[in-house]
Order: sequence, then structure tokens, then C-alpha cells
Amino acid sequence: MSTQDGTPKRGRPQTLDRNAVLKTALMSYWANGPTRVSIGHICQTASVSKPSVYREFGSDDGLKDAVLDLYREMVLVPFFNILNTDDGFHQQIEALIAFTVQDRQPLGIPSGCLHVAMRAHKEDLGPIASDKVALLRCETLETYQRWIERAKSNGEFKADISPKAAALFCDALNGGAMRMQREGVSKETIGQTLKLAFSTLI
Amino acid sequence: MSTQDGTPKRGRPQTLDRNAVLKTALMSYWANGPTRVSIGHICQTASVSKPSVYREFGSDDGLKDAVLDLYREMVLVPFFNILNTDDGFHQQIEALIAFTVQDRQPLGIPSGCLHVAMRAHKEDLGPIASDKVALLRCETLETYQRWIERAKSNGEFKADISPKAAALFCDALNGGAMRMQREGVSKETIGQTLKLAFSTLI
DNA sequence: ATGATTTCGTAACTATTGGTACGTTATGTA
DNA sequence: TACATAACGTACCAATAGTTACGAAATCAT
Repeated sequence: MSTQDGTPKRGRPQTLDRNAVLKTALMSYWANGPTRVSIGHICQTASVSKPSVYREFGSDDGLKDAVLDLYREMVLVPFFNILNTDDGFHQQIEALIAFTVQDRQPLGIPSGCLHVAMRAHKEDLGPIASDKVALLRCETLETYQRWIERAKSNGEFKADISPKAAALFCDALNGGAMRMQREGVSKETIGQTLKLAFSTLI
Repeated sequence: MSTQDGTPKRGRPQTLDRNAVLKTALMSYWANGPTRVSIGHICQTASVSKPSVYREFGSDDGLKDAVLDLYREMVLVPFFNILNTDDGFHQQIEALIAFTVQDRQPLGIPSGCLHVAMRAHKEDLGPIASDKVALLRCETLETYQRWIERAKSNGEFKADISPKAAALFCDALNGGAMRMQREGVSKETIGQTLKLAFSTLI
């Protein structure tokens, strides 16, 4: 494992760039689907050998697990941050929609959501990545739920539905939006459907 | 091919039961995911040989295509029929939700929707089944759209959104409901989210 | 320098999959 | 009865996947 090197190095120094491999894998999975990219392909793209990857990540399963950690940090956390601001419910919803429909091309990132894609292929994942997917799902639902509970106690949430069910509702909406994005539906149309759907909550 | 036999039979008579194989494949794909079931497994389950299946359906791709036709007839058409009644918009929405959340166990059918699952794995399908999936998607969206246009002209549809976008919205909701069902979310909760979502349209 | 240690990467192994070659069997026809 | 026809199924093929055995290379400690 290549963590921080507080101790002097022993043996042949590692030349594998863990982060580069992770980023390559992340982008490949994201763009092509997590089950359509083989370890061999990632190794070719990142110009590393297969045993190097296995030494670093243990298995295909372990690599996907590490990729999910990176994805959480890169995408999910910024998303959660919108829900955790002290802005008004209205404003947060608008920020949420803006975040969701933002153009991906200029940012150099693929369309859709890797977490959503991983969930769709959950049965094809190993136990480690599968558990991580479930964990991130939990974190997402809980974040939505706390957000809704806060809005509710502020009197900004009017819908007659439990925070838990509302969280599932929001998550389903987001998933739908991500799928539409992958299908090439225009951001205007996606925004319209989201606006309509969220209007039920206020 | 085993179509209707108007002409007298020539050569060794076919013993393969096309419909039995189709039903086996349909249930396997539906229950386990279309990409997690191999031809070999279906042959074992249906007690037929691989070459028989290839003679009848041409390829894995052709089998999935035929399965989609059967699924359309079994599930999608009854679903479309709800949207094509002359009932009021309100009633139709209720019937839609009831159809969506109905218990699957007593009916002996798996949870979720095979069409939704196939869409999620579209990239893993061959060109024939992939085209069929797209075709069924079109038919679904168009059915939603006509339904909404009719309701709109009857003054029962109040939302400020185009019929096309509204159709995408409905389809996304249905997909979300099917995914929740597969995850084991209770029918009550699923019904609540659907009711909330559809309430935006009336 | 010598040896322990750790990483490197080529070249394999194993399992599974979609697909088929081909000899066999069962029927209608002459 | 003998031949053409068409479906039958065993046993195989080729491709791809995840995974690893193993000898070479690079570094540190003595």
C-alpha cells in the first residue's frame, strides 16, 4: 500500500502512481459504465501493468471501492454541501437543480452519475464495492432526510409526506435526471421536470 | 422457425417448445437481470440444448429481442391500456399507481420492470435487442404524451409543462418506482411518492 | 560488496461465455 | 426400401475476463 512515507523506504521504490490509476479508472467507469471496462483496459490506458494494480488495490472489487471513495470526494460531497448550507429551502432547490443540469463538457467530466450507474449494476459488483455503494446510498438518503427535516421545522416544507419517503423521492428524481442526461435529454427539459417535481415540496 | 404450419411437415419434427423457452428466459432475465443470465443457464433451466435455442432465435441478441416482445404483450400493453381508457385523469392516475405498486408475490412475477432493467443495461445488449428497447421506450413515451394531451384538452391537466417533458417526467417516476420496488421499499412508501409526484399534474 | 527486501512486468492459468461443426435421428417422399 | 430433408444434441472452439507465478530489477542495511 502506498500511504504517506514517514518511514525510510525499503526495497525497490514504487513507481506506480496510485492517483493516476484511480483517476483513469474513475473516468473510464464513469464514461463507459463500471461493468464495461476491464482491468486490462484500465492498465493499458494508464500505462501500468496488471500486477501493479492488483498489488495496490487487491482486486477488481478493491479498485472499484477506491474509485467510489474518490467519486464521493469529487462529486457527492459538493452535492451534499448544497443541502447543508444555511440558505433558504427555495434557494437550495434552485442550487440543486443548477448543480444537476450544469453542462459537463466544459468541466471535462462525463454525463450521468457514477453512483447511479453503480447502483444499476450492483449485482455485477463484488462485495466490497457493493457495500460501498450501499453506504453512499445511505449517506445520500440521510443527507436528504436531514435537509428536509430542517426545512420542515423552518416551515418551508409543506408536503404531507414523511422525511424518509421524501428523501427517497428526491433521490429518485436525481436518478431520473442523471439517466435523462445520459440519454441526451436537453438540460432545459431536465430542469423543467425537476422544477415541477420539487414544486410539490414547497 | 416454428410459425404456423399450414404446409405439411418435412424432415424431423421440432420438439423445441419455443414458448416454454421464451417464458423461462423472460423470468430469468426479469428476476436476475438480463446480463446476469447466460444462454447456457437458460438452456439448463428449460432442459433444451444450446443449438436448439440458436436455431430458433439466431443468437443471444435474438432471444432477448423475442423476450422483449413477450414482455411488451404481458406487461407493457396492460399498462398502456390504463392510459388509453376513457376514465377521468384522476382515476387513471390512481389506477396507474395501483398497477405499479401491486404485490408481485401472489402473481408469481418478479419485482421491478424488465424494460427498465434492459434500459439500464442497454450498452450490454446486442443491436437487435437494443433497438427493441429503444422502440418500446418510444412507444411508452408516446403513450404518456397522448394521454397527457388528452387530459390537457379536457382541462384536467394543470401543470405548466409541455406534454413531451411531462411524458419524460412520468417515465422517470415509473422507473424510480420500479427501482425502489427492487430495493424492497414498501408499497405504501412507493405509493406516497407517486401520489405526491402526480399531484403536480392535476 | 553481499544479502534482505520490495516492486516490477511478462506470460501464463482458470473460468465463463457466446457460438458452432458434425454425426445422429426422425420424418415425408419416391 | 432408399433417399432427401430438417431438427436433434454432444463436444468442441475462440474470445474475454479476473487473477497470479515467477524471475528480473532496484533499493536499504550490514
